[in-house]
Amino acid sequence: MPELPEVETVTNSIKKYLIGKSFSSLNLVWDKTLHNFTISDFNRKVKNQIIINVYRRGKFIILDFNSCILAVHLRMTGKLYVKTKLDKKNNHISLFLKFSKDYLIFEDTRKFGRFYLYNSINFLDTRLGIEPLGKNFNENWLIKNLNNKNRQIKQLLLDQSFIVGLGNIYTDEALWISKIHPLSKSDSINTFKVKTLYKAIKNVLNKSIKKGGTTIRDYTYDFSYVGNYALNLNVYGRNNQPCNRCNNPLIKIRVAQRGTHICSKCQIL
DNA sequence: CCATGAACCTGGTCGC
DNA sequence: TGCGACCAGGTTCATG
Repeated sequence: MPELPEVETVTNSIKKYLIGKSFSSLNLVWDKTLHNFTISDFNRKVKNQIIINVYRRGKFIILDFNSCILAVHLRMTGKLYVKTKLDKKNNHISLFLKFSKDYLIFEDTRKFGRFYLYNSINFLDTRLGIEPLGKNFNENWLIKNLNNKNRQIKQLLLDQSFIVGLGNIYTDEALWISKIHPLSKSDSINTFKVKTLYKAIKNVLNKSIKKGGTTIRDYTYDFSYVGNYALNLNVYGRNNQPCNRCNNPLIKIRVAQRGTHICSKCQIL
């Protein structure tokens, strides 16, 4: 599920509740949710520590305690939200944290989501690629770094150690906009198309953030809020429907083991 | 260096 | 209705 715009939306929605607060307890329901630490580590390092900042790095939500950070990855179905009461009937809550009189709840149907405890953001920074909405990401960066490699462009865009935040939806959308076939080798795409791709990536992400992200099925966050960028999708989930540019029916293929939506007329290999 | 397939999980949908 | 097959917004690890 969540890609950069959705993670950004979730981060902003919980930030206002958490800054300046501290957690008094962590209740663990699905043990594997804590990836690299235990409850006693939490009690020693995080409990009663003030949250000084909440921000997004790649697809991680970072809770910054100054002396350490908690990083949350929602993976496919994770939801992170603040609530005053616990819903006892909800079978999908993996863990919850108590702060003041409220709860920070992590709900995750497929149980892939994880919490990580690190001393600082450093560890993640060395493993994560460039932020597409950051200052260092520009046309020349993309031209140079696509030329450096001989990879399938879709697979490369999904690689979080190369560029962060893009997932299956926004990769398909950005490639359609720039008329690039997802199997194109990164070093064989002409400069004009790479420049278009650069703009498309930023555009698609920024527009989606403005709409609160993309909601598929009944995925929601921040209480009942639903992002409505889905209305703007040009290819994702639209196989057999006409291409918005040329009317040719869109098709679905398999690239890097992911369902991939393209217009076979606009996106030529 | 690069590509592929399996694994981690649950639930929804589609065809028979 | 029931059942099996397949699919899902992500990442990691092992294997050619």
